[in-house]
Amino acid sequence: MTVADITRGQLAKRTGCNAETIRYYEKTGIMPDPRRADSGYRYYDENHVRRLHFVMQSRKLGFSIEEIRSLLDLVDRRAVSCSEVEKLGRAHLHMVRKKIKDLKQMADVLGRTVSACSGEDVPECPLIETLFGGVA
Amino acid sequence: MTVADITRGQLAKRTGCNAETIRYYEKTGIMPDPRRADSGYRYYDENHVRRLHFVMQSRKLGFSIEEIRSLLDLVDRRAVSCSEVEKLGRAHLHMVRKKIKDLKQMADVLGRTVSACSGEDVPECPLIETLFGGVA
DNA sequence: CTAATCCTTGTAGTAGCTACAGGGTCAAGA
DNA sequence: TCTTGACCCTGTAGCTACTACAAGGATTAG
Repeated sequence: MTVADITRGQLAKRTGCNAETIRYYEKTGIMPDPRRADSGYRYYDENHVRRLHFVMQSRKLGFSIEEIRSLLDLVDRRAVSCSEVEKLGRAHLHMVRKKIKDLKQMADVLGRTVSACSGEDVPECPLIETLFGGVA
Repeated sequence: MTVADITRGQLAKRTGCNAETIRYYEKTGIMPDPRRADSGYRYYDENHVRRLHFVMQSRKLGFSIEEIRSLLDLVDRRAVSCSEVEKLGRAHLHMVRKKIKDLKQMADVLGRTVSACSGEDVPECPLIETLFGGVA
């Protein structure tokens, strides 16, 4: 164990990532197999820290594990071409925007319907009617 | 089997719901156990059709199975109080709006970063930098 | 030396489906 | 009547992205 090496728990603390999640990322292949002590303990270095940051940032931006794999593949092949990365990024952005659109439509219908509710303790309810009636 | 009774496949066709999903809804309890033929075949009537519509509409509006269970519970107890339903609806609307907000922030960062991409076949890429650097 | 705290592994649970496999049933046509 | 094909039954496994546990070994502080 070099001076700079840290255990899984320490990596977790340093990055804010759940320790179990690190193991999960290893299993999926987006985090490389770390060096092991004789005891079996995982030891991580600065490269792992940077890579985990990359993964976490990507997840924050909503990239799936598979998308992250693709991005990292470009990085790892040292063949990062900005245009290729841009393509992946735009594809993802597209999906996110679609999701926003869908949710907005949901919120619209829901908002309109809930607004029609009387707020009273009566059994006629526009939301229930909508859900039964299929008016959307 | 009454004249009006239909099989699971027919219910699926009539509602547009996947046939396996109907079985799943039954397992979770939001669709009631249907009458069975001696053969074991499920037989559904108009009540089931209406209820499945309700469930499907609710799902379309993003309600979770648990939320649907709560809504249906009010309906089933014949104690639909518009104010109670409104409360559930507003709580759900709140979550949906939060989701939209989060996704918008994602899309913003992503959009800005991707826009900075050169679209050229070069190895310097703002998106990759962002993902490594943690600038958000 | 011991106790506490870490680490290891494998496995199971979460939501909401979806898709099989291996059988039984049913209706129509030859 | 027999057969064929389309349905239906059950249970179970897969999907995503984790998270949490149990049972045991390693390490470290006092």
